[in-house]
Amino acid sequence: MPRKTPDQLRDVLRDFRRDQVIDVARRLFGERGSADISMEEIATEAGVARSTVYVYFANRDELLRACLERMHTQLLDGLAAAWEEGAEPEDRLRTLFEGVFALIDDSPAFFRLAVTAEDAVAVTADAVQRGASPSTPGLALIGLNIARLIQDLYVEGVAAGRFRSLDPATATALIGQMLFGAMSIRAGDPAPGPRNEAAAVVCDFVLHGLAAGQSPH
Amino acid sequence: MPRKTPDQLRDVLRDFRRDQVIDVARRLFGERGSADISMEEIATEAGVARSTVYVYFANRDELLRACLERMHTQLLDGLAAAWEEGAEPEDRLRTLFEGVFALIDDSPAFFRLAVTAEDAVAVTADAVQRGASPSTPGLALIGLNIARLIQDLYVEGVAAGRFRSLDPATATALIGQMLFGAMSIRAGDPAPGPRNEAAAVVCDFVLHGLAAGQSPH
DNA sequence: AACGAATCGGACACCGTGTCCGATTCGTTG
DNA sequence: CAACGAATCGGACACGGTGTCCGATTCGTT
Repeated sequence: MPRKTPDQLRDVLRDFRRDQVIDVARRLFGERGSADISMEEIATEAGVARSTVYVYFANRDELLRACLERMHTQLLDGLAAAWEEGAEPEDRLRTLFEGVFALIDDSPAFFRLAVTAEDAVAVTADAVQRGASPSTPGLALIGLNIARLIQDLYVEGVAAGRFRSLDPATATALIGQMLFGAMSIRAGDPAPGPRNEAAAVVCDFVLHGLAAGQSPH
Repeated sequence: MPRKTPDQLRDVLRDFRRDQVIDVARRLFGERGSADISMEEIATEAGVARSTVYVYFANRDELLRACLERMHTQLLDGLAAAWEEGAEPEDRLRTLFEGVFALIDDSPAFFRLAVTAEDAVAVTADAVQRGASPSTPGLALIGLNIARLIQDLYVEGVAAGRFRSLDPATATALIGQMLFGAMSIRAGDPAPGPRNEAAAVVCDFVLHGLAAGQSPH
């Protein structure tokens, strides 16, 4: 957040307007596709002139990017809030799923849009391995940060003898894939079931897959 | 396939050109986003006038739809070819993963695009339950047909005592989500690992999750 | 009250879409 | 071979969205 403390009312207003544009854009992008929304519509809905939008964001793409970044921080904040309480790896996994599902439920269509944006889908464990340069422009961080959470959670579970021992990178990738798949399907589901329940089902399945004990050959 | 046998050379040519346009479009859509490709570029690349493209496809959207349908049939054909040999549920699951991965590797970026198209992501088991009307316009069928394969495979595995017994709809959804997640991540991976290996890893994980035997509470 | 930053709003050129139609190619048919 | 007709070409058109620019105006600041 490279932003000085806005002690001037002017700066506060500036930030407020910018945030408002992002909020409106996120909503509209989520309701219909990105292609069906004109800058004009966003501006009008946000109570701002079209030319003003271009003061804050150079492109339509940059506006979209800003929306995705907001989604990202929103997710991580929500996750961090509920993270500490359950130290058990199982509970943390459930927290992760529930947090992500909450985000999806908030604006389902927008998630689908986020997927299309390049590098958004880097939940690969390799990505974690080859050191996610924070300089990576923008969105890969979404996947990367979550991948870190998953990996920490997994190695902890293994250390506690609760999970079977796999290559951490592989395990992270598998959990990440399951998470991503569950997100995608839920985002596309016109009538998704209750959030806790859905999260619990997926979570249990993953835990089964990770459970210590010998496989049936 | 409501198409009469093309006994006239004229019809053959017509189909040939149409196919060529679809192939080119699929490639270009896959290389860059759909938004970055103009009809002009597709037409030129296919050796056809832009106005001619509009003879075959009313919209850009309809062209995209045709591309997705081709992807669909290509997948199902490839799957059907390797389906019979392994009667074991485990082998069929592996076949499924490998077939899908093959499709991804063929044109990775295009898959990401396919996800954005509405109703493409209906791998929900509920969808299978509430009877997939074949009249469903277009793309939901991708998910639905695969969901059917998965569900058949699963109930068979349960009957053979190889899988633990879950609600078939739930199990189908879980496997579908895993499949979808693995596809997505692989589609976004700039350097995906060897196909068999990747399929095997994911497949094993799913089998662990399905394995008969009591869970660790 | 005067200054200046931010906003407005309307103009502009540019590009892609989808439509249309006359000219032309090319397989077909007598 | 010649004439027909379907398909293609290619260039025109209107329309709408993008991104830029700039003078006029609002509004917080000093």
